[in-house]
Amino acid sequence: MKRSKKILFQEFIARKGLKSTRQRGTVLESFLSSDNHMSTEDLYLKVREKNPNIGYATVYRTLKLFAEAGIAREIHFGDGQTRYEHVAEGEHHDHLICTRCGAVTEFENETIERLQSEIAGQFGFVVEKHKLELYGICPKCRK
Amino acid sequence: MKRSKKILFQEFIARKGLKSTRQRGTVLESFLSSDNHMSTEDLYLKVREKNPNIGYATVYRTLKLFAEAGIAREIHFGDGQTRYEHVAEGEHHDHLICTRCGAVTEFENETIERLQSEIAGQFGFVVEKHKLELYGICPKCRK
DNA sequence: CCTCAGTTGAAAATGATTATCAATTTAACC
DNA sequence: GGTTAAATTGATAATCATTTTCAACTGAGG
Repeated sequence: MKRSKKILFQEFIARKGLKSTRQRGTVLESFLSSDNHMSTEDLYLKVREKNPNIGYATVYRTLKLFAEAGIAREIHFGDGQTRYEHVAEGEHHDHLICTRCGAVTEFENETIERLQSEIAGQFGFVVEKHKLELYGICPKCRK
Repeated sequence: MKRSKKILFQEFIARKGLKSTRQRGTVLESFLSSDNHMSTEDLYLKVREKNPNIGYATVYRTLKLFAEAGIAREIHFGDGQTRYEHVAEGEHHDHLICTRCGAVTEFENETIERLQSEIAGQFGFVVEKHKLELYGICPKCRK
């Protein structure tokens, strides 16, 4: 699975006529071995541990490539930071976000997905993607 | 109804020990008479038409007050701009966003709302608010 | 009126992200 | 292997939205 992401990225690189570089490899490894929903800054720090010479700009650029290649997805919560999450082919999930501690839980619900297409259809829309975020207090913080 | 928003804001101002100023009045009028989902910049331009002396910072500050007072709500679509929408007491709606022309349609669906609380409950969460955005192509753009 | 805390506008500061550009590296070809 | 053109990199400057700063101003109560 991790292997396949690497291969997917290689294929993307080849298809686009881009080049395979040491830096991109490092960023990819850091990304793949990291938690979901990492901010660009978090990733940058992780990358730095492996190679302190890699610059901020490279991390930004490379993460955008990952999104384009379909192995990562940009997400924006309320704060002014772009985060990236892992994309598991075909799978989609939504987020439960604790407003107290910031913990993010993922979930999936078939019924909601179906309702969404239905509603969109009523307006003549064809849904391409959606975003559903529930904000609240998580069990830990409620205690 | 527009009157009630003004009154709500007055009450908020009083409650917080803040002051009622000409500028705040101007911004409020511009906001109330404007379309939903205006960006701060749009509002700023509208405010300028009425009073070219009002600065950017004041518009920013005042819109935040509106959000605090509960008469406006911040929304963030993908672009890097904060927008504000009108809050009709007790009502909540979600967004259908055309990825081609940017048109925003609002909708409400009781079933989805209920499902959301249900799902959150399964994770032990208590939902405070949520955000649902469907991105797709609107009927006009599909023709 | 007077006073003072709250407000304002202009400009500087901030924080995240993007563009610039000279130096370097990759991939393909000879 | 050496050559070369195009892509990439890192440092830094630039940008964009938003916030802060601060001196001058103003509303509301005494």
